Amino acid sequence: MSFNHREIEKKWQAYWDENKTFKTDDADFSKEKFYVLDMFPYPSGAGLHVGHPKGYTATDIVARYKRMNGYNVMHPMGWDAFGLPAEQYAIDTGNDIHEFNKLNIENFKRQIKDLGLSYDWDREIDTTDPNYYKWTQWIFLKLYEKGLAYVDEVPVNWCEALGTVLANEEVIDGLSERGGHPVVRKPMRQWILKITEYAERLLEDLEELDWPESLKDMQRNWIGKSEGANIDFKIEGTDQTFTAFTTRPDTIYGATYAVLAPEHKLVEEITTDDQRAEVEAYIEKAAHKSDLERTELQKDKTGVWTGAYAINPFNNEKMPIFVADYVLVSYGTGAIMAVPAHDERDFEFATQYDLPIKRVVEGGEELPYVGEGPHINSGELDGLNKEDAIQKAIEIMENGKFGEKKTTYKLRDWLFSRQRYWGEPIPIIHWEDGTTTAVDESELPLKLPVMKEIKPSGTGESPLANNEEWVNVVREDGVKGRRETNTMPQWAGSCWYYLRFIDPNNDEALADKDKLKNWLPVDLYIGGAEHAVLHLLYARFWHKFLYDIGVVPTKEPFQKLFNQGMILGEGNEKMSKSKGNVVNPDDINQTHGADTLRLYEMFMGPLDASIAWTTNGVDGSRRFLDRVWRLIIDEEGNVKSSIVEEETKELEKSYHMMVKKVTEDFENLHFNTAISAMMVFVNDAYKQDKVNIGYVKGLVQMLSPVVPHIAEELWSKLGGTDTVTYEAWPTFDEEKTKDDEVEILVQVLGKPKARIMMSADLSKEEVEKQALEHEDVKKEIEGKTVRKVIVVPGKLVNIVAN
RNA sequence: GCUCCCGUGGCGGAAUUGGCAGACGCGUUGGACUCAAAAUCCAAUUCCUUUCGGAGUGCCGGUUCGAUCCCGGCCGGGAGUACCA
Repeated sequence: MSFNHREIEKKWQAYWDENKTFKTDDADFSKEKFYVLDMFPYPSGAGLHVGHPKGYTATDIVARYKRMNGYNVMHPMGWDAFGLPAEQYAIDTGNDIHEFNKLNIENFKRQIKDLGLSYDWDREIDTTDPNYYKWTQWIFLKLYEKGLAYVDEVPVNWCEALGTVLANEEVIDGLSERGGHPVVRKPMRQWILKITEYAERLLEDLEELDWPESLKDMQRNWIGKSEGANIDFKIEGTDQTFTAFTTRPDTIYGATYAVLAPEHKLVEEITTDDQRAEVEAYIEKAAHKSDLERTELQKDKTGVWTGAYAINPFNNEKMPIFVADYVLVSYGTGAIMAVPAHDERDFEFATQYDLPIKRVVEGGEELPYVGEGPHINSGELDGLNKEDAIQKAIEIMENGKFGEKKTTYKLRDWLFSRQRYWGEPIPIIHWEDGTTTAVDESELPLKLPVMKEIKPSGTGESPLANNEEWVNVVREDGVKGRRETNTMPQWAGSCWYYLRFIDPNNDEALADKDKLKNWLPVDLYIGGAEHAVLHLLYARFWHKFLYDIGVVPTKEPFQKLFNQGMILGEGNEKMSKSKGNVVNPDDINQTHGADTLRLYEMFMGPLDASIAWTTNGVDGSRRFLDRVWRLIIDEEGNVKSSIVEEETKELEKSYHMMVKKVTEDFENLHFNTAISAMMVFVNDAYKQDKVNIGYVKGLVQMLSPVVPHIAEELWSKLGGTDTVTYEAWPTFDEEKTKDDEVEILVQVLGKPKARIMMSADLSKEEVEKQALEHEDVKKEIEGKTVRKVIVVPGKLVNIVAN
């Protein structure tokens, strides 16, 4: 006898919808709040993947658990719908992107609703809805007003195949993150957001967050803080200087040459006539290398001498100045002093070009030596250790005004414009008189015009440039202008959506202040680790900006963050169409039911582990639900006569242990072990003729966050007149989880020799006495000296005797 | 290369302020039920050994009465990042 999942799931999903069971009163500040959020999905044409329900079920369990614990819970869902893949697909298939997007969202929503997730659907948001992106544009205007959004002609990552530029974070090994197309460096006029202004705060404030340490490390590495010094070098025979950044100013006496990046502004000026042809050829070649080529060729260092010399300000020695592309124009000052004895890259270059190598730090068997040691050949720095030498060197430079202490970050400003159609228009107008102004707030949203032809032009302009009616504007004084035709990147909409969920229909502000104050920060945020440095860094940046201008009350958006692991295919590989190992959640819903899918994904293992899908495992989860059903319900569909009002003492301990374990595990997102605790109780209950109805109700309540449909059905059969959603969470009695008598293991020299049942509250001395008096133990220690006896109360006694 | 994480039965995984390794599930085996099968229920299931017993949490060593857990070295796997001066 098994339950009919299709019938039950339909019934309760309809019930929840009709009764708005999960509606959140966002203006009720009387109860303690809990905001639990999923990374909202990108609604692709492919539909939901079995990986989606893993994170969604986890947050749903927490949402439901917190409701039963009396919290006012915010648990919303929406669509991150702007972006490349759907747009590209629509272009390739001749679909209208607006229509296609609508269909994708409908399909995603249907699939998500089938999972019985307890979202407040009245808060649904869609980043492509003008009522939403009005505020995305509003935030951009604020960034622009504060000088944090600017236009610059910079070398950017241009992807020919996608017809757009990409942010550094979107380029992986010289290929686009989306689609894996080649990316080349190319100077273009682009919108840029000054995320670097927030580098230090983005780094520092990580400390306060309850995030996985590995993820914080990734952000730290990405921000890449380095402390060191900027040193000015004079160029021999001119009054020019250049500045080099170094983290090792203490090794200045070991600097034997200098290098400028090929794009460095001074290169042309200082190159001597003899060397000009060679230098120009080198620069030309370097400029045409794609990122991919640079990566592949990184082992061979190349460069060419400019003919010029720099003067080392510490000892006035001449250092030849090279141009080499192992020095990056975008980091530090685009120039370095090379210390081949103590830097691997400089060593390699110096060896190749036969440049002098001068040791200034003692230690290590061979060069290059990058470790610490006393300084030598270093004038006033001789004998000092690294730290002191750095300090002294900086002191000398600052006194002599040819250098200063300096902190540098790897993080670069965020390239914010895309030459694509499917994104938020940037609300800026360029006037023919040469001025640029922002669209007035009152004119927002600046709507994306509906267009048939949305293919990228390939010229570096977005397709919006072809829409004359939209692009051209005339000011009251008759001056003509053109709208900015670049659009915002996919990340824009997801940078602040968690704020809009708090107050999704507000026309006056992106959200009401009091509501923001009550609901922020997000208490728990769950999503994939792939967003570690993209979405999560960008969103923190915007949030900090909004904090600075007084819009949000907290410094950070997401207090606790958790990355769910992937679900792999049966062969332990990533699921992919080409491997044919993709599991569709719709299929599992049909055959096994949404409850089984949810249960299985939570029971597979720890939430953050990546684990392979197995069909047998799904069957096993369904089997457990059938077992629960049969424990309570008879063949006719009524509550069994074995479910009784009277106490069933035999199950008391088992029940209280289950409640304790499940409660603790739900708090810590340890769903796999929580489920196993419930399985243990069910197994115990099967061994009894009678089960107290209170225990059964408790079991059903604790199951309800994981498998809500079957739980609602059982709850109503057990006499519930309403949803189980707001029933108070079961409590346990610590005393009842313990036995009066415990088995004490007696070891001699660590080997188990006897097991003795003893009263749990015996003193250490009594336990030791009983252990030593036991027959088997006596035999073992006969003729030996007892040197030491270790007693671990309630567990074991270890006798050291020889 | 650098940073971080992880190595436990046939499989997914439990267990750590250091205290009986292998909970729970899958798979397998046996039994009950059945004319039979499926389903279900019950039981066994780390390995070696006929038994007694022995070995065992990637490998080697250390600390400890006691190590899956702490320390050092190695081997293997994964994620991120990459000429960042």
